[in-house]
Amino acid sequence: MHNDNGSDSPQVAEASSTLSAKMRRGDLFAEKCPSRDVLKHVTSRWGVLILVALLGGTHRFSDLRRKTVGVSERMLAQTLKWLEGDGFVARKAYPVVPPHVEYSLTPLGREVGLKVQALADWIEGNLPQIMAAQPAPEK
Amino acid sequence: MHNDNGSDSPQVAEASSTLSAKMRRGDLFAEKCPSRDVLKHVTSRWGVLILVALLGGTHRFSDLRRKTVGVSERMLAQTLKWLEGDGFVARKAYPVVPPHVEYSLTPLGREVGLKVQALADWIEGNLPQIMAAQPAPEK
DNA sequence: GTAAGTACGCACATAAAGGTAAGTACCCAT
DNA sequence: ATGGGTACTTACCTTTATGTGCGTACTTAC
Repeated sequence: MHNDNGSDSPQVAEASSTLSAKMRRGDLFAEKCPSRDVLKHVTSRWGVLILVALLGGTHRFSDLRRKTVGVSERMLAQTLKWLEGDGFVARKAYPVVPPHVEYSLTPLGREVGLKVQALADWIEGNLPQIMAAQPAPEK
Repeated sequence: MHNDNGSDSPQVAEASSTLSAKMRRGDLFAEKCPSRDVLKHVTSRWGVLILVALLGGTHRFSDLRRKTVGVSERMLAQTLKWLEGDGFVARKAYPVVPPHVEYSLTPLGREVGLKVQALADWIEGNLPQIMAAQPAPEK
């Protein structure tokens, strides 16, 4: 996908020069910016559900699996890894014999979780209006 | 995908009985709820960009195409249709000879747009912290 | 008159996301 | 000792999303 990013235009702001105060965030329209990936993780099919579920407290892997109806183990593990990698989810594994792992939100995770939930809530709340706008629900 | 939705559990709340006050919104954990699709459209790869772009005012098709660097005509048209179908974008076509179409946000669209932008902004603003959390940026 | 721009639609192809099934290592209840 | 639960991983396959390129109908610019 030929992203002719010709000159080395900064995607995320030089992380060690003028950082602190201004911190230019080159996202949205900059394809290579890592924040795009973060957004992807957070708004992924199961990411939203997991974040919201965890807003309700610590959960074990299988608890999440049961609560998030329809998710496969593969995707649950994958999504949790993404969120963990982004620093939103904290994983605590107990070295007991039948595996026991607990997942919870980090302070940062709680923040995004709330934002995501806010968006989801807005959509839910305005669904009737949205549906009313168009009789033919384009798939 | 055997969604054993056994009994007819409401996905979106009966839109004409206990509506007004309570309005049960059966989203998030209800796979069949249309709000899932809306979320998908809104958080899609180009949906976010388009909404943000339109927050800046009315745009023509090719204006959007140029502004949203990297989008293909196909996807731009597709995403605009989704958003139009959801009642977020208003399409106005002038019956002139070289096609002239203008896209803008509806009041509803402006609201979601702001929510989406809020999430995106949060992520952008906290990217340094997010990146700092994990040295290995899981793809 | 030849090229380019406009706003798409259509068909084909690939990439990415997601699902399915099975395996692992070990424990507890029956 | 057989089955089920726990927390995953890996290999394989399907679905969905997105990209590429071409065609249109007509006009203005060169």
